Amino acid sequence: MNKSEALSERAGNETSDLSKARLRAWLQILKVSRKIEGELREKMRLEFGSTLPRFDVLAALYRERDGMRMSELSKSLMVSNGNVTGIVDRLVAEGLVVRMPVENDRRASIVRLTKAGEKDFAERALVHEGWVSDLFSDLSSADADALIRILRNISHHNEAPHHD
Amino acid sequence: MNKSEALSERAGNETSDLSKARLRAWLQILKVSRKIEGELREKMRLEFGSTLPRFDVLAALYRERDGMRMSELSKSLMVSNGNVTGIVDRLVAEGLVVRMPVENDRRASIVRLTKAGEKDFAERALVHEGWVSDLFSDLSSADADALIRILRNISHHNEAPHHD
DNA sequence: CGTAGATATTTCAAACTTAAAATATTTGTG
DNA sequence: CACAAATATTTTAAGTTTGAAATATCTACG
Repeated sequence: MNKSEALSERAGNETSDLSKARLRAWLQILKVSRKIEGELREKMRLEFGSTLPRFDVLAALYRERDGMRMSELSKSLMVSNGNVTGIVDRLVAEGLVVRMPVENDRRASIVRLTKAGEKDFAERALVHEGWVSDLFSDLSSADADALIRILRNISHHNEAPHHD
Repeated sequence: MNKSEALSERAGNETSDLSKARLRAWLQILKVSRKIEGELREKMRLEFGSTLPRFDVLAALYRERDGMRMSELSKSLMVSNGNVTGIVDRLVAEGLVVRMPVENDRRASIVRLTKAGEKDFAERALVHEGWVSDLFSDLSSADADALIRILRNISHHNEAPHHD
């Protein structure tokens, strides 16, 4: 903490300039995140008749071609278990994923892309990357790197503490 | 576009390194945004028995002490009209805001903080700023400024085009 | 072996969210 | 003035999301 920060934090409850800068940073993250997400949601709906949560599940499964457990999926997407149940139900109804039993554990199931799911996602992912690149067309390569570095710092600091 | 980018974009559908860097940047924004939002949601629930959407509405109204129309609120928060209706209904039930008729326009109504809403929000806002500062405690002043600058660039490029 | 506790998932109720339809009111134009 | 178009908001249906409770199954320990 430097001198002016120390000075501005003298009395118990006042908030420092640094604290205010961090709050502004958070609000700006939120703003960009909402705006981009809104744009992508609309494109996803108009172009593919689908939704972002479903896209996210397909993306996770595309990275793990052998499939994932429900719990792995929800952990990877940072959403609750119950949430993933509903999304996967809809993707199953659309024929894009299947649930398969797990050998030696009848509590669990593994979710996998179907052939159709793989094909659909590969196509959507390309188009999606184009949308993102357009929405971020003012983001230079250097700024992208800076952004990623700064955000990774924040992520790492808030990593869920693992159990021992 | 530099030489290697031009080279890597030769055939129709391949995606450039820049496009991939932008996608990574977007995924990182999303990751941080979800993580922080999850933390804040939980704290808001445990500490105040409330939610982030309600906090956001209170915050907007705290900045506009004379109140805002429903449509101004939804625009300011970048959410749909119907969404705000429900949140405001709950805040009215909690006694934190009121709906008032608008002189000369019986379609509209103005939403304002009550005394209790003002008092509650002022208290919550201080604590909230502290939470954010803790969650971003690895974010230096310089990085906060860089982050804000880069994100503002992105925001501005995606500003909703105003009607004439 | 029996069973208490742990684990994986689903179900549930409540809240949030959107897009579109419905309602109510105002404004502008002939 | 009449009334079509515009505006402000609410309602509705469908989907997403959470946190907690319920189910089903597995594991470990006596």
